[in-house]
Amino acid sequence: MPHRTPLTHDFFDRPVLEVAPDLLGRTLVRTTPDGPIELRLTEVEAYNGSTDPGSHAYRGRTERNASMFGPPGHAYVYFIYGMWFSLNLVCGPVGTASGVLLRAGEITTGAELAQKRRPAARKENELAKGPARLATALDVDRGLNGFDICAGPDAPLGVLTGAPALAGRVRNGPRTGVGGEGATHPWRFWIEGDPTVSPYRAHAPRRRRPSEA
DNA sequence: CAGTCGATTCACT
DNA sequence: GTGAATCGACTGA
Repeated sequence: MPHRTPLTHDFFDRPVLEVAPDLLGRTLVRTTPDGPIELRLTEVEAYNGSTDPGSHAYRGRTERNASMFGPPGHAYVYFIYGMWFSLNLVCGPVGTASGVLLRAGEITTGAELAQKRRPAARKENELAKGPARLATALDVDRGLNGFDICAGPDAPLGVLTGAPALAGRVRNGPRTGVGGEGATHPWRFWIEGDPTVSPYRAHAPRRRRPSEA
């Protein structure tokens, strides 16, 4: 049982490449009206400031990425592919726009609630295997964008203190689905051998739909 | 202001 | 392994 104390803003007010691996093994707590869902983080990706070509913040502040430029210890939730949400935790001082994308984890509490939200999942290790799956399983959407995740253990969303994953089990490599210059940075971190970690996929540009006439 | 395509997932073959 | 689904922020005219 992890400590029932949330991580502090100071934890997140550090370089994102420090914070990202330090989050592995920690417990994300989502309190829903139906009950709590808890997840042990097994895979994350760092998005390193507004000079990172792979980051949504690369072309400066916009309405969508505004919370990335905000204070550390808050959520950045974005809508993608017309149907999914992804959850990031903002790092570093105000204005620096770094964040950790939460890509996968093991549901340790509330698997039944998560399964209801994830009818396509056939095994427990698939409930939160991928960033959109993780957000779906935890009932995270736009409403949590900008939310302070350091508020308290009973807040709608938070990350608890407790032992991080052993450094010897942490691996890192290129980020999934990131193309261009940002593709080479080895800023994806995961727990070696964990069955909830999602498979790596290289960036694949979408084929053009055949136009009519 | 229309066109493009994304930090993805799922059903099917 | 391949292609569809589905929306809206961002881009460049």
